[in-house]
Amino acid sequence: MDKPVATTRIQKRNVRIISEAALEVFSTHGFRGATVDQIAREAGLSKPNLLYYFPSKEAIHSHLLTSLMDVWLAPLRDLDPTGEPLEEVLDYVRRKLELSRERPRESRLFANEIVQGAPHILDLLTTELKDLVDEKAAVIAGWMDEGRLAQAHPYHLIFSIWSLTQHYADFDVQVRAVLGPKTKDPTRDAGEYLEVLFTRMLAVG
Amino acid sequence: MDKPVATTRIQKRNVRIISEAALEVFSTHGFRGATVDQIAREAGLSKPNLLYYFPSKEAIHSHLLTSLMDVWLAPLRDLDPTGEPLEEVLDYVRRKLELSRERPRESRLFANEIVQGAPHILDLLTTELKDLVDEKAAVIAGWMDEGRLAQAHPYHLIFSIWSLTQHYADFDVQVRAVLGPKTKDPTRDAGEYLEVLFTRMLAVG
DNA sequence: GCCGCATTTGACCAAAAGGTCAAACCCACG
DNA sequence: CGTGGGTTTGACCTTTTGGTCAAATGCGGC
Repeated sequence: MDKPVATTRIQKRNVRIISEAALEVFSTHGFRGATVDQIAREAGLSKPNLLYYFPSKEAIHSHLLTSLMDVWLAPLRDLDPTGEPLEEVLDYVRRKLELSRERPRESRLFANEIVQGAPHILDLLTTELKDLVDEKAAVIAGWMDEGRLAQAHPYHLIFSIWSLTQHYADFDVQVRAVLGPKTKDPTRDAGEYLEVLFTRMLAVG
Repeated sequence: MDKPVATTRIQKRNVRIISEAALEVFSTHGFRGATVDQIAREAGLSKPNLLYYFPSKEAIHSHLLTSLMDVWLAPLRDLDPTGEPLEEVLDYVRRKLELSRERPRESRLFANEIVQGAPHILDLLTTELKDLVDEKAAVIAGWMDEGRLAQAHPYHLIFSIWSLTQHYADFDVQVRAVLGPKTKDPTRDAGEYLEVLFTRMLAVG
């Protein structure tokens, strides 16, 4: 569980290497599907060496989830109550989609965890995540009450943004299978589509 | 790989019991996370007995995926080219959301599989699924060209329906964690929200 | 009621997997 | 240049897991 307090240069380097390797493996095989050997191989370390830096497989996983949570929530944190409502929401959508394109492994890491009931981070969801969403949903609801956004259920609006953007990371193989082999980057069209969708959904008048 | 050809009454019964148990276990733990012992216990059978009906763990999983694929695709198959466009799409959304509420395990089974790269059903995605989506996307594109639906990328429209509806099954714990413990059925509000969303998105004029 | 086939199971096996440990190794600092 | 801490590893242990098998049990039809 404890994340290692990296002091020496070698420790910092190896913790980073292990985290990178673990992200790769956990995100493609899930917690149970990943093996310590696999992570060690990916990291270019021996298994005992890896376990010198993290006390257990679970510790690596837990470390990843918690340390990546901030990255993951940053776009929502950036939603600015003093900004122009529609533009703020569209910015949020854009940033989330960008994360899906640039950090699909992180997205799948969380997807794996949550689909299986979030056994390792359920408490984070009910505290940190819930608090943040409560706060931002209130902001959005305020905009709607002021008539600066069309009325809609603010929580489900946020859910829909998560769902639509992360879909392109989590279900990437399906998207590509359906679009055909010649498709390069589905998120290009997706970006345009989502822009249209949320504009029609939220623009007033 | 081979699905058993159930002939006798006992075979039919046990294959059904095993499938039910396996669905429960695979959908909550993923393929690697599930154990044959666990499935056998859930089914009320001994492990060797279970393996008398299915040759391997993989065979059970494969049997589940392929036999549930039809159920899963039925709502899209039902999209009627001769129907009223907006109502047809909204019906599709409603049926998919209904599936998420009534058969969340099936949804998570597929989610687990696809998030991890669809190692067992990639071919199904590129053939059966792709063909169906190609067909229905053409229908939707036709409606748009006729001015009976607002213009939008038809493939991404279908992706968005999948994403938004299945979200309530696959990420149920997250949805509930955010909405709070007193929430009973998130899909009630979700239904209203999605109805609004796709109406604003697709209604002409 | 008994025969033959379907069904069930306890015991077992080999491989995989998480983790441990003592010993070896390396490297900065005095 | 040597010594003490940090670092690395081969060998090993235990548990879990997918799967096998021979023997036992049940059961439908004659």
